[in-house]
Formats: sequence, structure tokens, C-alpha cells
Amino acid sequence: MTRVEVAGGENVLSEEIVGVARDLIAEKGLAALSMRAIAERVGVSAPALYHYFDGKDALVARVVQTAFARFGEYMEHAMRSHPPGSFERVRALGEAYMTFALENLASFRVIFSIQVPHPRDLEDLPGGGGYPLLRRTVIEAMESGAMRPGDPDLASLYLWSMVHGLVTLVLACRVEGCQEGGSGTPSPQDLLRRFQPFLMNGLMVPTDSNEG
Amino acid sequence: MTRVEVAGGENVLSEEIVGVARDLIAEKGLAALSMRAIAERVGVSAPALYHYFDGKDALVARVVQTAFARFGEYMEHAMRSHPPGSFERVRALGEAYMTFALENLASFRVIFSIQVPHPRDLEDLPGGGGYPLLRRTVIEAMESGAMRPGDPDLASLYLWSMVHGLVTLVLACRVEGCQEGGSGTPSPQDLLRRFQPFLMNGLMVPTDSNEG
DNA sequence: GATGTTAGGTTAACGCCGTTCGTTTAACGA
DNA sequence: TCGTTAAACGAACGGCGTTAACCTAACATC
Repeated sequence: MTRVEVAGGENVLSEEIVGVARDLIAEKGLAALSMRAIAERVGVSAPALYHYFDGKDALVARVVQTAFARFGEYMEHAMRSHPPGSFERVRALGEAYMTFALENLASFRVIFSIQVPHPRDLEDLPGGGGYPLLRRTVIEAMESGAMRPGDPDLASLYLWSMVHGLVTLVLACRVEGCQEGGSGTPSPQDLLRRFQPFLMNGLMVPTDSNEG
Repeated sequence: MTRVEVAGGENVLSEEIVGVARDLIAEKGLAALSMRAIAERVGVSAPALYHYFDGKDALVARVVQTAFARFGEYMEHAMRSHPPGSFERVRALGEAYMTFALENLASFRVIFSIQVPHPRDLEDLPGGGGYPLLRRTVIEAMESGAMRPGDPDLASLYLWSMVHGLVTLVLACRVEGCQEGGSGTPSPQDLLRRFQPFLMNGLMVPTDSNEG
């Protein structure tokens, strides 16, 4: 085995295994992921993987954890290009959420696969799965007056649900097919932008009783 | 084989196969579904299933189709208990969506599994996957003045995304964990109810520039 | 009544899967 | 030099989806 040794690097092989697994998921889907395929691409026998991971599930869990870390970094970077306390910052988070999902399909699918038998605790994830970031941004927007004051958790979950639902529907269905009389086939990002008036002002005709 | 024959029934076995498959998905998850397990519970050998279905994927697709039909009926029934054109009717659709998802977890997971390699066309599904129902309800609400007039497809997709996202997040994470300072652990239905002010009036502080 | 034909099953088998077992090789500390 | 340990290997087990070949009962046709 003439494996290239990175100077000063430790546990290089286990990281390579995780990367190969992520790539294979991206190429063929999670369902088609096999330990033998991972091992072959790494250049090692399948049982060797069990020296680094307790099994396939543990390996996939590690891939998820890594993907979440990248996810959080991506969101944080996108947010920083807008002033604190602005609604623009909230909007940028939503757009980054969707862009990450579309550009890192494998990671996103692994992260939010609803096939996992036991739901994950958000707190166990690096960066809390991006939720604390969203929460902090919402609080700042409320304090600056850009958003209606209220329960920041409720508002955060509302925003999260909306963007996440749109992403999931776009991935699961041809949502463009729903836009029968629409102008062409809008991109998911377009849809999100067109959602903004709803997010800001709601779906109702404003009346005194509503605004009380 | 002393199989019970239903009087006048045809293709009973294929329907029984679909039902057993749905039950097994509910019990052990889609990932653990196996043709051999289905066959054993039906009381038949595994290759016999290939007389009725082209393979496992086709069988699962049939389970999905059946689940969608039940989904549509459920939604339609929930909607009918509220007057046409009312926002209550729109809200009832959302609640039915979430209740169905929680009570028919297996069906919902199969329906919206994002692991499918090729997205489905909504039009191919029975009842269009419930979307035409939502769209009609939204149009009626707009015409009656209960909702702000606008593109009904955009508003429908917005509502759909929000509810679907909340359901998906609830299923994928312990969303209750996000409510750190909340009052106990609200049920998903509670969360949806508390979203209603956001849906109606938005997240912004109403100003003249917003409402123009 | 003999004779295809077909529906609806059977068993055996192939190749792939996750995983375990026992073994081997190489590095290292005492 | 010896024992230990890390890190790999090949072989094998049981289960998977699927295919192939075969059987049997019902039924239409000559």
C-alpha cells in the first residue's frame, strides 16, 4: 500500500472515507451507497472501514455531521454580507439555505433525510444545525424594528418552515408544474423572492381588526 | 394454499400485497422493506410478487399512489366542514395536511421521500397530490375577499411550503428543542395555529410603504 | 376428450450487500 | 528479542432483489 502520507496529518484515511462516501451519495444516492463501493474507491478492503467506523450507519452519521458543519459555515458567510438587524440579513439566510440545498444536494438530502428511525437532536449538531444563527438574526431584526416584535423562536421556526418546505417540495416534485399559467418556469430562488411580500405583509387584506 | 376468496373481488392478491407493503413500511420503515418479508406475510414466495409488479420500485410506487389517493380524500373531507371562500377553509386544509402526516406517517414518508431518483409529476398523481384542491380553495378565498388578491399559484405554493416545511422539520428534528424558553413542548398542531398571525399579517411592522 | 395456452405459483440460483471472523503484516516499546 | 498493537487482508455468513426453469390447475379450442 503506497498511500500518500500528508505531513503532520493524522486520521487522514478516515477523513478520506467520509469524503468518498459523500461523493458516492452525491453520484448515486444514499440508497445505492455500499461499504464495498466506498472501500474500492478509497483503495482498501471493505472490512478495513470497520476499523474507523462502527458500521455503515455510523459512517453516514459522520457524513451528516460534516455536511452540517459546511452548511453552517455557508449560512454564516452569506449572512455577513448584509448589515445586522436588517430584514435583508434574514432574507439572505433564506436564500443561502436554498442555494446550499440546490448546490449540495447530497449533503442536504443526507442532512434532512426523513428516513432516519430516530430524530436527531438539533443541539447535538455542529452549530445547532444553523438554528441559533437564524434565531440570533431574527432577534436582531426585531430589536432594530425591521420585524414585528414577538416570540423569536416562533418567528424563526416560521421562516425556517417556509424555506425548508419550498426546498423540499422543489426537490420532491416538479413544482413548476403547479405554475400552470405562470411566466415560464421560475427558479426556486425566484419563487423564494416572490414569497417575500407574503412573508412581510401576510396573505390577508389589511383591516383594523387584523392589525389590532 | 387456502386463501380466502372475496366474492366478486378481482386482483385481490395484488391489493393485499400493496396493503402488506404499506404496513411493513409503517412498522419498520421504507429502508427495511424487503420483498421476502412482504411475501412471507402475504403467504407466498417472493418471486410470486413479480407476477403482479415489475419489481420492488414499482410496488413502492403503487403504495405511494394509493397513499396519495387516501391523502386527497382526507384533505377533501376536512375542507368540507367549513364554508367556501373562508380563510377557515384554507386553515382547515393546512391542519388536515399536518394531521394526516402525523397519523399516517408511513404514507406521508413514502409520498414525500426525497430519496427518489426522479421527481414525480404532480399531474400523474391521483387528485394532483392535493394541489388543485388547495388552489381552488385559495381562489375562492381571494374572490370572497378573505385573502389579498394575487397570483393564486404563488399563494398556494407559499401556504403549501410553510405547512410542508413544518411537518418535515417536526419529523426530521426535535423541533420542540428549538423552543428553549417556550411554554412546555407545543404540539405540531399548536405550532401551526400559532403561525396563523404570521400567515395573515406577515412578519413586518405595518407601514404605509409596506402596504402600498 | 385431447391439446395448447395462460395465470399463478414453486424451488434453485446468481450476484450484491453489511458484517464478522481469523489471520497476517508492520511498527514500536520494554 | 519478544509482546503488543494498529491496520490491513481474504473467506465466509446470512439476507437482499431478481431471474430462470419448472410445475399445476383452469380454460379455450379443435
